[in-house]
Amino acid sequence: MEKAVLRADARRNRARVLAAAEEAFGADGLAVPLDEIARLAGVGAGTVYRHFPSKEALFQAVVLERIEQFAQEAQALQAAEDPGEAFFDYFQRVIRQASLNRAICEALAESTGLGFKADAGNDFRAALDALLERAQAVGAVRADIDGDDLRALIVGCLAVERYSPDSRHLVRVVVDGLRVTGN
Amino acid sequence: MEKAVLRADARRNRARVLAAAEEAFGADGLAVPLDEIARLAGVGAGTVYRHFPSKEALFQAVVLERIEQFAQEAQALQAAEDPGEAFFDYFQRVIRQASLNRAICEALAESTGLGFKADAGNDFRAALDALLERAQAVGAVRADIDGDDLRALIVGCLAVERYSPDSRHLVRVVVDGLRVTGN
DNA sequence: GACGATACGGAACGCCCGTTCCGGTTGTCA
DNA sequence: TGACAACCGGAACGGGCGTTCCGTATCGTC
Repeated sequence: MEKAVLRADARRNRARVLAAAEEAFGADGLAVPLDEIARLAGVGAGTVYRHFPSKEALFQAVVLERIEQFAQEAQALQAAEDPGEAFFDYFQRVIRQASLNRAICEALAESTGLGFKADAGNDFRAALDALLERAQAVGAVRADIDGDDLRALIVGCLAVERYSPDSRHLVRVVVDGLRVTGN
Repeated sequence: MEKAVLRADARRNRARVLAAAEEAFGADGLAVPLDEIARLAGVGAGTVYRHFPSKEALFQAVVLERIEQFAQEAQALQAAEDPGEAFFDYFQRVIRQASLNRAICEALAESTGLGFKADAGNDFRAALDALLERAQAVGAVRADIDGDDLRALIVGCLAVERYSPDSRHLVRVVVDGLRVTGN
């Protein structure tokens, strides 16, 4: 399926397209026209399609990278000595990072979005679940939520950030809500 | 500007368009094509434009009604004996109502959306601010947020509900977060 | 340096959708 | 009931955008 080795110019153009897409999608999300990405990359629209079967595929290629990063960061925290601290650090970090990148926001907001990016999406989900469970086990996080709930809350926090940027203290409201264990 | 009295068929068609728009926008938001609304109303596209200058204007006409309701409900609660209870009841009711109506969700999510619907938008905002301040005055709600923060949280809760419906307990997380007053 | 395969650019296609236009119809009022 | 204004339906217009196509240019190899 995959061409083993690309011609030099093809490899260069592919990289340019990816870089342009990363910037454009990151700033404006899927709404940015493909022609604009081609223009930013200094390339024709046809060239983009030589490397990616569709705009959607290009978008996912861009997002995939970051999701993998998220998954790795979460895995690195599994062994932390304080599960509560690890969980909340990660929770806030993900929101902060994602809120800087519209493409990530949109990818996370689609419940199906992370579904079929099988590898990275599953890794991310699994690592998040593990962090949550460990934090719940030591009583640092309320017990009445699960991984899906948590992802919903992340999406919600991203919506909050987009509605009123620079409001990190609003995420604290959610964090405090997650800490509540009584009742 | 406004025609004082419409012809009978015109009045009837206007009502049909509004009803169709309310249903269609409520279900799918601004994304629904105007032609579809016309079809649902049993009317030609031209007729819609006779009554509303643009699709956007029609959308706002639909939303306006509900926002006014919200404002009235909030005003009715100003005199409640328990400001904390009044606040949280209202907060959750707005989210529950809005989450059933995509049009309202989208209108609230646009920071500018409520801006120029001057009357109703301002009323709603003012009433919400008053409820919040009263609840904060008696220590029922943390003091480090203002009205804009609260609206951002509402938008966030709506995003949560859309991501994973039937999850009213997630709003509780936010509610509990708002209750936190220590530190 | 020449040849074949590979890749490129951007014009062209098809579709969707908001908006406008106009010939025909219907309500209103004398 | 007749005539005029108001109103209607839906075809047509225009712009945006994802995708495809193809003549041309470039790369890699002998």
